[in-house]
Amino acid sequence: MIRLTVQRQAILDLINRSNQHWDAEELARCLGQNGEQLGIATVYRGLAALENAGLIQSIQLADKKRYERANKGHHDHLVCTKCGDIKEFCDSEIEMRQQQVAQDLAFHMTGHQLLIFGICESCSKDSQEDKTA
Amino acid sequence: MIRLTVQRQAILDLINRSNQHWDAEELARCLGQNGEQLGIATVYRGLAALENAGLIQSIQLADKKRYERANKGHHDHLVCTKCGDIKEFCDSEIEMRQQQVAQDLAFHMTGHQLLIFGICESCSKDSQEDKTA
DNA sequence: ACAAAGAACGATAACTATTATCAATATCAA
DNA sequence: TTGATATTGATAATAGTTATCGTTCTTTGT
Ligand SMILES: [Mn+2]
Ligand SMILES: [Mn+2]
Ligand SMILES: [Zn+2]
Ligand SMILES: [Zn+2]
Repeated sequence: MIRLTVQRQAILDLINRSNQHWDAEELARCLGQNGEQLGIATVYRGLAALENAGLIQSIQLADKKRYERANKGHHDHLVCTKCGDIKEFCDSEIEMRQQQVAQDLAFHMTGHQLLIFGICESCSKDSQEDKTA
Repeated sequence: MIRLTVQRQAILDLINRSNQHWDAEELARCLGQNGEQLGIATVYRGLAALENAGLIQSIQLADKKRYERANKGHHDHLVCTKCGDIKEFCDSEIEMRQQQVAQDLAFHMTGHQLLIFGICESCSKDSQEDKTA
């Protein structure tokens, strides 16, 4: 049973009322600006506790973990390697295939993470302009 | 054009004649035991250069990057969260779906990484024994 | 209500993987 | 050969995260 302290509630509220993928620093900075300053260690611990309780979810990128609302349900991500923008998708066929693959290999799947890397639409347009100019 | 120095060749050879997913430390340690000691920075730089040249490939796990032979072609991974064991698979349906998803979202995909987490067969058996005993 | 006992907090030290720096070598090219 | 360029290795620095520890809540039993 997670204890929802004022600090954890502040983290949870901020994540729940936004639609971003936050890292710990961003969260701490934003809370600080809102007059709810909390120690960076508390942020890390709070995030871990909240995720454990299923109140938020995360994705592990190459350098850092990013957290988001859990009330969207499961989905996977497209990450723009140029601007860092993150888009979301969920493909039930992919999800099913994963189950099948795991089963075939006698592997008891508990989770997965699919990241698609590339260039987002807006960054693609930027590149074209560069060439034209 | 990558320059295949003796150091880089040593790294490449070791990776090519094995079937593991190596991290930088493991590689450096193993090379050292084979009388081919090289600085850890050289290992990191060599790995990056070799990957750039397409001679090896890597997967980014939560904590560290792991490298493996490139001559197996692309595939994805099942990672046992108990023993760390890594199994491989490639599902063409999943691969195609990813292309489709990216296209639908006007996203120019350049790569992807799919990790399936869970408990491998051998660890599953271990757990059963624990309960029986 | 009161006094442990147990959690959580915040400051900060510690840790891990990786990259940056820089002087010394090695390799390439004219 | 000689100067330009690239690579190496030792080590400092960096980034994200976890561990430590004394302090400050909460909870629980009386
Ligand atoms: Mn998301
Ligand atoms: Mn592999
Ligand atoms: Zn972009
Ligand atoms: Zn296992």
